[in-house]
Amino acid sequence: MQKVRTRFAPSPTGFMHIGNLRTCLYAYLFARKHDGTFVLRIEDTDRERYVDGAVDVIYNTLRKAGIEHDEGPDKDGGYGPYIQSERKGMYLEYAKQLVERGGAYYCFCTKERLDSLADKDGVKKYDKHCLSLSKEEVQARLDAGEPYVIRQNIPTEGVSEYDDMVFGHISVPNEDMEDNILIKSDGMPTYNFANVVDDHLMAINYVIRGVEYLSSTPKYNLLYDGFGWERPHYMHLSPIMKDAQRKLSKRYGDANFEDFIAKGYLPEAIVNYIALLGWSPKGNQEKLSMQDLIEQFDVDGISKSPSIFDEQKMRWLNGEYIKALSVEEFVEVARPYFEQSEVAGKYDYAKLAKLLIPRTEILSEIPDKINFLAHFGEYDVNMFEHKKMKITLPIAYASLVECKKVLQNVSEEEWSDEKLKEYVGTVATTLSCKSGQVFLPLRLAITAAATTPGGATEMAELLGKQETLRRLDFSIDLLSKSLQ
RNA sequence: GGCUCCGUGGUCAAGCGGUUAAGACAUCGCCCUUUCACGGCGGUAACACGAGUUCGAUUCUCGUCGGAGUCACCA
Repeated sequence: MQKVRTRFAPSPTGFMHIGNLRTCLYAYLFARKHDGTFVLRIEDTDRERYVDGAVDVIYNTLRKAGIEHDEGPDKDGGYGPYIQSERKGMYLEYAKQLVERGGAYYCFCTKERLDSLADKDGVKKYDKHCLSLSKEEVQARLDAGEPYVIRQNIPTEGVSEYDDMVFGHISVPNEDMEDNILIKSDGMPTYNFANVVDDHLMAINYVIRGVEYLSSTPKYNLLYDGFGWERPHYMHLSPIMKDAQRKLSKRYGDANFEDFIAKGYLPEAIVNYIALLGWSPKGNQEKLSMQDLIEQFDVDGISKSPSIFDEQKMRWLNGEYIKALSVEEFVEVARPYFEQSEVAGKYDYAKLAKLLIPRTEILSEIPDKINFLAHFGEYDVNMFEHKKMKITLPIAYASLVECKKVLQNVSEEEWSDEKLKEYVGTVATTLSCKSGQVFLPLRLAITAAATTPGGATEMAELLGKQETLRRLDFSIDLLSKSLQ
């Protein structure tokens, strides 16, 4: 088997759409899996769509996603240039060569004539009108400076077929294909043409791209044949959908890699999730690192039908990645979110991290989970009542008073979740009640929040001795007033 | 509309002629428990439909229906 060469050829539009990223990922995985070469080529022929700085977006995304290209504009592998606009001089020559070989021809038809070809449904198909022009006439009109395009000459009969690696045998009647324009009147190539020439010149032998090209691939093959070039293998990928009808697209928002990063997703989780959208590994393991993906990636597992993007599942996966983080790593990635919360700088981030790691699915929910720490004051004492735990206001009051006695005597050094658990535990013994009847009121007393990311002693550790006692005093006071 | 392709639970999906039709997310219930989570256990839920082929079809063929893509001097 010849050495595998795949490529990712994005247009610099300023965004890295999730669907494109997945295509890129598969091309990368396939190359890596077979010890091949993964090439990055920038397709910027459409100058109207060009966006400044967009190429950097592509580099940044690949880097964050952990996808490393072997060749590209910034990594010459001898097949450059890797930016299509820098290659524009070469296409016309190739097109002329194809004309010589009979695979293409000059066309001088006006827009008006072309428009007149529309049938009742408004569908136009070029009628090969200029194919019948004699060589002399063509030359004469060229010499006269008449505007022209170069069209592909597609056979009118027979079928074109090929075998797609995921869709299997594809066969398209030649009469259904049009003599598309290869070189535009401005001398620039269309995508159809540039793509084929570039892929061949870059020795790409595995073309991996979206299904939208599935039915036009026979045309590209005809081009390869016309030049006498070897056809590449093809792997077409079904789209990622927003729902059953609509493709996931940036027009509906939030479908870009950067958007998900901004929402607090980890790049590894995004990559892992999209790898699973449209491909499934042999085993049942779903949390897969890039290395796992490379080892397990297999064309067999690629599905033919479109898949709907399920953010809920990606959230879950992201949570799995977060749970695997160490406290240090978590603090690192969560820092921006700590900083924008209301308790920024007031608490030990490592302590917060310990509590947040098993409770966070996406980083952006962090502020909401810890902001309650900043709000302590008057609250509804009925919160203390708990049926299942058989807690009434007097019981809660008694527990809190006893807690205070104990906690006052705990030294700063011993003020940790673990130690506090022991001390508070003794309160239940002293009062001969259930431990919940002590811990629950205590947690409420020092947080004033119905739900908190952690239990009473974890909250106490977080708050520190001084603040814990201050809040406890406040609550005991509040409770005693309501009991009178 | 022509052409190409697709069709397993709500979602991602395994399955390659014989299965109690995996697994995951979501959902529901139980357990654990000082709240919330985490974790553990269990439940609900699918082969679009109709004909063939076959001893036997989710699996093969055809048709119907549903969906997607494509029919540009865009990529």
